[in-house]
Amino acid sequence: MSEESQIRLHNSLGGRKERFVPIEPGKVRMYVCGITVYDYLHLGHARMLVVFDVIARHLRDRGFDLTYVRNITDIDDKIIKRASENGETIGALTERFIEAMDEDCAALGVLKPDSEPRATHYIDAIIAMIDALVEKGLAYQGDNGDVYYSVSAYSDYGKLSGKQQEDLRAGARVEVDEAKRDPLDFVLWKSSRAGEPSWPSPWGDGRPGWHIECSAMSTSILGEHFDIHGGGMDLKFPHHENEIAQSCGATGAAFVNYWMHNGFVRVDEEKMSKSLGNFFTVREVLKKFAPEVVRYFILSSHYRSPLNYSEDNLVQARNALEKLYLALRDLPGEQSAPDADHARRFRKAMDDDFNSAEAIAVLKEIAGEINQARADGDAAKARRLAGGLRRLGAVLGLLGEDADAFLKGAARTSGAPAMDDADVEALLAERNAARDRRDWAASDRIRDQLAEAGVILEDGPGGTTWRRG
RNA sequence: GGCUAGGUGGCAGAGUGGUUAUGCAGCGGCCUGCAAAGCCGUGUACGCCGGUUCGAUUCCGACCCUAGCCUCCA
Repeated sequence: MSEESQIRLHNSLGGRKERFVPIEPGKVRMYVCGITVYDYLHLGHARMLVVFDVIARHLRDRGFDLTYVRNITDIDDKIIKRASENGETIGALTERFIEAMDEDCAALGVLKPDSEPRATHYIDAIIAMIDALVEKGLAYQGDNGDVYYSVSAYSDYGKLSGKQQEDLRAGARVEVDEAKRDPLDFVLWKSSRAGEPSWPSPWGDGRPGWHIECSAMSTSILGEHFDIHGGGMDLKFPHHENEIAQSCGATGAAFVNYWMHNGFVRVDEEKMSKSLGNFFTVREVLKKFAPEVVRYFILSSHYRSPLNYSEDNLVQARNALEKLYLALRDLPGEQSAPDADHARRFRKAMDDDFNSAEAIAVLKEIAGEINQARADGDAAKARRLAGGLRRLGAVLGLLGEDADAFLKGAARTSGAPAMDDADVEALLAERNAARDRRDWAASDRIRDQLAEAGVILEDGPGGTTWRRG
């Protein structure tokens, strides 16, 4: 089916939804701008990682042979600055935070991309690309030794962000860099300064600028022309605009067919960012909420919409996810084929620009049908629906946990529970004894005691079950 | 100022030219020793003003408001 792709996606280049047509039938090559590793991931990073993870999962679910590349920027001004502040080497700093990133990704269920190139491993490709640009008269070396891209020499500049060069010049902030011929020009190669890492180049020792890294890594791995390029909305300009100028300028080929940008995480109607200081690290949030709750929260809104972070919203996400697991409780954990109608609706939602919010609505409806089947005493139907729910959930990277374990809290937070399982079980036995002798006062006292420890009891026909709430 | 996204019921968040998103919270009922969970029922929503239309929340135009980008940022 992949040749006759039903997938439509919003292309930032052109600003509208388009039917997705791969360059090579059945194959998709996707590059996403990853993390600059000098600190822990915050929720904004988590959103980008989860969103493109789901896009990758759905493309594969739809039968595409996907090559997913997500880079790591391991050399830049901030890294150099942070390493020197910390008194550690750049290598030690970046290794440390790559490891932390991998841990956070694993917690959030973000699968490894097929390739995670690091900028420092692609210096030759970077130099070759800059060289090509200089050859074509699209780049020049300034008096300070830095090499710049000559924006005015590239007429298509601004087509992604919808900006005109004149407008950009009018809006440009004061440029302190005297070596530039034009305030819009951006650096490709920075000449080395004392104490900074450097590599030899035709323009002297130095290091790459940020924008050229992505152009070099993406074209080195995926070729000059590939299908999808993604990243956060804030990268659209200037980073991705510059990538287009570099790649198209250097190769003369078409570069990327579809540009995709995820929306921001906001706090109190403001972008979550380091400079505003209003960011929450993934680690902080995982102390209070299970990783799957965070993932659910991210996927509960469309990837291009703003996502408002608040503890209340996380609680809502937790309640909603809990409801799905409540429907799955006591049913086998295996995936199986979903009902045709469910599969069709889920697929339709995801095919329509990866509408995970609507896809989740289908999951909720299946959960309702499971509960209904259970109420009707149709255990076979409940099992069948549960398998389908698990299967569809997996496309979003959700519902992979054991339901009982999730509800009892083992999968819910990283912190230790107020009361351990053995104590809960002991009190439960005590309460059951009280209930057997119809001592409701004692029974309710124990229930209150457990409730204070965050344990919720449910008396069913087959005995009492418990979970943490 | 230029450019880009948005404005949906108490909250979160989809979608649609005329008929129920979904979840949470609320209310009533069933169930329960009482609860919880589950089930059933229940909600006057679509920024403002014009226009097109038999009919617009959905299409078109103006306006207001919010966020983002124009400097490193997912």
